[in-house]
Amino acid sequence: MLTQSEENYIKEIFSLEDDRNISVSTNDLAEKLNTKPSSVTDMLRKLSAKDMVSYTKYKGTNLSELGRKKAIEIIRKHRLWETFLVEKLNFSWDEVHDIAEQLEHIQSTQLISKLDAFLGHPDVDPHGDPIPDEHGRFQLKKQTSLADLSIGSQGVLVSVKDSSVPFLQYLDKNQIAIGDLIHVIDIEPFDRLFAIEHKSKRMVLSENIARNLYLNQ
Amino acid sequence: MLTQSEENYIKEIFSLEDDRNISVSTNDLAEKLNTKPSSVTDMLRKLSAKDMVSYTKYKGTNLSELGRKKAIEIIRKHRLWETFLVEKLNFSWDEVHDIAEQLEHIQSTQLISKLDAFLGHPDVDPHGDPIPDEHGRFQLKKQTSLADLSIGSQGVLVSVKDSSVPFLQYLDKNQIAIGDLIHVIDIEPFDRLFAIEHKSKRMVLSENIARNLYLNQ
DNA sequence: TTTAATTTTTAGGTATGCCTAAATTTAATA
DNA sequence: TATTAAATTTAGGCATACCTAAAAATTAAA
Ligand SMILES: [Mn+2]
Ligand SMILES: [Mn+2]
Ligand SMILES: [Mn+2]
Ligand SMILES: [Mn+2]
Repeated sequence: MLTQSEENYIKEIFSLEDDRNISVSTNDLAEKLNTKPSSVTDMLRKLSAKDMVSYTKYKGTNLSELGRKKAIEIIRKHRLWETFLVEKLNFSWDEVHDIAEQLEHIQSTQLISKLDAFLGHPDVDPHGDPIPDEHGRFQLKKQTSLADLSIGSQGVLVSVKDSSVPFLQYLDKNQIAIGDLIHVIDIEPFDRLFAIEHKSKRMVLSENIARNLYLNQ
Repeated sequence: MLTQSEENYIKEIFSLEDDRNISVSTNDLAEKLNTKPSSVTDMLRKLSAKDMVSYTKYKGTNLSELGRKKAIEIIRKHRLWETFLVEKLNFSWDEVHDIAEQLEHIQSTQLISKLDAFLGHPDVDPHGDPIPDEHGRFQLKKQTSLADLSIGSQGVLVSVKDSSVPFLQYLDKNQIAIGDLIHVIDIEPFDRLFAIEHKSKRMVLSENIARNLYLNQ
């Protein structure tokens, strides 16, 4: 059995591994988890003792097979709860993360399987992220960041990388939603501003915004 | 802000106060919370410092106005979640208590108000217990225990006192459910066995069982 | 390759929420 | 009322999960 804190660490290690496929550093973990490097060191020892991670002093950490399995379970719970909050309780997509952050730690496999059924076995959450099934399987997203597209290409917005409140509210304000078709009209080479067409309207996005939008071409 | 443990103490003090309207003893709390009297003493000091209870050494404890308000909030959450689990996720009434015991600690007033609306503002939970509204108001149950009825009287089962798994499964096995009409046919004075008629069938209940059934006459 | 900067760990400390064993207070009994 | 029993508190410890400050290891720069 893992504590809430251990679960948060494992989830974060998983997400940091996903980005760059090397071992995860103490400082990066501390940064993401809003804690201090010395606290991370403490926790990595504990997780290592529980065989959830491999850890060598000064060399960073990686999830074990067991740890990866646990991480995916927690992510499944998080995304199912987010889906519940948006689909059933009418929350907006920028309000659900913090609540799901708590709900993901509720212990009951029966609860999750019944929630999954109640929601009709969804395969993506409100942010377009895939929801692992009960065996931990989920489709790898063969998605391209808008920032990597070239002029003239187009795609459907399938997920967002950043799920922070300000970013999601920016999208809402500009009426950009998952499922929308987006055309890349022009990319200014100098400042990397993206001119797009969306719902028959033109607008300009910074590269930072474009980087956080994933399209399925 | 209260910790999960503090919330559990407050809820239990509320429930013990409800039964006998005197102050709640350290040992009774320890018993109910599956902990040791010395741990209770520690916690009562902390709750007293937070103005959630009044506490005098060796004299027991009582909730403050603030504590009572908090207790009712937690009970509201617990019962709304139990209702959700039974009504929406198809759990049976004997499976929901332990899960609600966790869910009641999720912090988000918006979540509870939206859950309440989603459930259609229910006023009783699956065990017939009243659900406080957002202002903490709930109807006092003017219910009589079956054990206090006399021969010839009848009533509708509106709630159960004991919500333990074995008791609820006993009721299921004997097809006794909330909403059922029950007639008291006979009470054996010597061993206090209750002969009842229920769904046109006669059956015999021990006084212990009868004590845990509340009827609305 | 020596020095400097950065990263990471260690040492020592705090608050929470438990525990056991011993002391103290209160209640019950003789 | 004196004695005994029961309830409660105190003392001292333990595990978790943090923290700051200092030391050690690694990496980058000169
Ligand atoms: Mn979390
Ligand atoms: Mn999400
Ligand atoms: Mn609880
Ligand atoms: Mn209930």
